[in-house]
Amino acid sequence: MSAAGIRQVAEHAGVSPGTVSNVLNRPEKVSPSTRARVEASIRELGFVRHGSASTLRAGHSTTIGLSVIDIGNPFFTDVTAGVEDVASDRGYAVILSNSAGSRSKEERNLLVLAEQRVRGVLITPSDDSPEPLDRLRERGIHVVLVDHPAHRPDQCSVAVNDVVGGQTAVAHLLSGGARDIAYVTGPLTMRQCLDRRAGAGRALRGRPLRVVEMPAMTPRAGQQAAEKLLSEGDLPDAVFCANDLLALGMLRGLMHAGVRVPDDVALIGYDDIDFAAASAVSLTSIRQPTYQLGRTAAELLLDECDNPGTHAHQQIMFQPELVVRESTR
Amino acid sequence: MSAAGIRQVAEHAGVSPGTVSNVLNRPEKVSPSTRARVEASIRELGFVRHGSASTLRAGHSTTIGLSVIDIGNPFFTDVTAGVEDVASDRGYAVILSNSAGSRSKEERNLLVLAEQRVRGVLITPSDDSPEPLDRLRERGIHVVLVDHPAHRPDQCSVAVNDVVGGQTAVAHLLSGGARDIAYVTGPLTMRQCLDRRAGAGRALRGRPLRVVEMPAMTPRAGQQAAEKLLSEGDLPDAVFCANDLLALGMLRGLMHAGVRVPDDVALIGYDDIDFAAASAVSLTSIRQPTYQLGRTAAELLLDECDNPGTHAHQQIMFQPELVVRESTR
DNA sequence: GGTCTCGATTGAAACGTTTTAGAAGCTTCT
DNA sequence: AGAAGCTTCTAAAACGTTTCAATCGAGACC
Repeated sequence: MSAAGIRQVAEHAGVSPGTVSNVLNRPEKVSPSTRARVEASIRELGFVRHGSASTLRAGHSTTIGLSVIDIGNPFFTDVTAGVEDVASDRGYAVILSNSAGSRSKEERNLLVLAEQRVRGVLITPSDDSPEPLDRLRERGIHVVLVDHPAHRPDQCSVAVNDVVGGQTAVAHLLSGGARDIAYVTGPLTMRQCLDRRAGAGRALRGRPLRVVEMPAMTPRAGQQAAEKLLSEGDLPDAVFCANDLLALGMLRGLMHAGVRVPDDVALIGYDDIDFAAASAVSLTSIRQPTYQLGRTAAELLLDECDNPGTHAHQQIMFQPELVVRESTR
Repeated sequence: MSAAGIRQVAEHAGVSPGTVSNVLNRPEKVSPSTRARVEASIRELGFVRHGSASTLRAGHSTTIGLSVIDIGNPFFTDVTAGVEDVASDRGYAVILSNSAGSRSKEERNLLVLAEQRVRGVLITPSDDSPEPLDRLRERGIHVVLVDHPAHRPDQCSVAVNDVVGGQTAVAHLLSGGARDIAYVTGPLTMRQCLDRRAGAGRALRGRPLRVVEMPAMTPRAGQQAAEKLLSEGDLPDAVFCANDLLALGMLRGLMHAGVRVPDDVALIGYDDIDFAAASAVSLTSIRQPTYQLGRTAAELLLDECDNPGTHAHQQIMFQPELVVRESTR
């Protein structure tokens, strides 16, 4: 039970606690010789600063929160990796929360983050309601939206243009000769799903789009959507899935029923996760700069935290990119 | 900047701060009527407990650390999901660290966790050295090993039998008629890789095993391993990959060169990640109870934290399971 | 009526840092 | 020689909780 505190270090080095604190936080304020002495004592006693005491007194922590919708989705894993890398470089710790698409779980998680007095929060909101985030901001917790454009100019956000993505996907299917197109999507309360549908509609210029809405965006849900389409008897020419997990499930479901992809039905996914290229029929998809999304969001947040004076809020919008593979050839 | 503290709540409810604290931490110690009054004040003022102050005074936090080797690997994502679910249920927050297989990054991350005064740490160590973990334990931080059997009886661990897994994998390849088998692995400093090789050796009973050691366990590395095998000219009958990411890369590499799987080369992976079933040739693999691994580890850790008196250290070992698919038929 | 016990509540002292005002020691300037 | 201005360091007061001994009332018992 070593209790090596700043006090013991001070005593060991023959200085006052305040000086040790200065060595830790403003090394330039202390003369080289005493600084060396203090640093030696720190090493010798194995001193580790007590983060909570520090946070309590200083009024702010060195921890940020990351709230994602589905940690099982490689899309969010990549985002997380980007966030982690930036935070770790700057000496911040990341608290990870998974809202699993549930609004109430998200609120509970945000409460925990508020209790921890995180410096800021990166969040992919599960819906559009601003109140929970406003409540954080009232508490002085900075918020940056991830994969969600900000509705207001006084906050940072990083997103990818989903309307363009949806439009690109469906335009590609149309150029391949498809006429009867189905859109398999997660809950239409999700902005991503809505925007991608809007893009699809734009590409269709008024022609109809079959919409199959599933409660989740997982391979399992994708397979169920396939079964649903099959049971209706009348298969579309092409299927646009709102993410690759749905698409992989759809692919499995179709193949299982003997439907050939792309010969009988063309298939396109979204996100271009690593596994899209390795599936039974390699998957055409819409690529997003995922890791970069996480990095950029974290950089924005930490800039907001560390330079509150000079920080300018930005709403960054990346552009998606079509990656053609076998499933639409 | 609402500063609603325990003090304001006390004043608002007409009690002392100590009573509010009791309502928060030992509700049974306070009479129903005052409890209701205090709870009303808490809601009305929007009070959120200051975690750092609480941690500082109480001497322990309500946060645990999770240190994994590769957050990009679905295996660890599933583990993380299990941990997250348990922790969140019990009101704990999870700080996620990714060591990316680097010992120095792991040590830096553990230092951050020590500073945060986490209650405990779940860790998949990147190597076998016990010192960093002992240092945590000296500080009163509980440690549970994940996917790594404990070498000592005074600590908890949760693992899956990798020797049996390796043996099962290679026995399956042998039973399919393979004689010349290659083992494609990550760094042999990793226990998992070593144990799986040992199991392979046991199944081979002295017959030789080609070992291809790659610096990482990613699809890219798998593809490079394929290129290496192809450039040597003399392909094995079967390839056993130390995880599914390597196997998916291997599959892609082989197919790219026109090698048929399983006709020319049989292929088996490890972990049975979701995507193994959906790949170009569905992948035979060794399934591990991944989510359960995370849940169990978290439960063990929180039991150790919350009931230090009655807690009995356990070394839990799950058994892996063969899942046969196209790649070895 | 006095003493005891018991439950509910209070008051004040921690917890380990950071921060601020200011003391102490030097150098430089007048 | 004294004032002024630095630099370097110290002492003590916070930060918002939890905890523990002490207090207060209200029944119960003799």
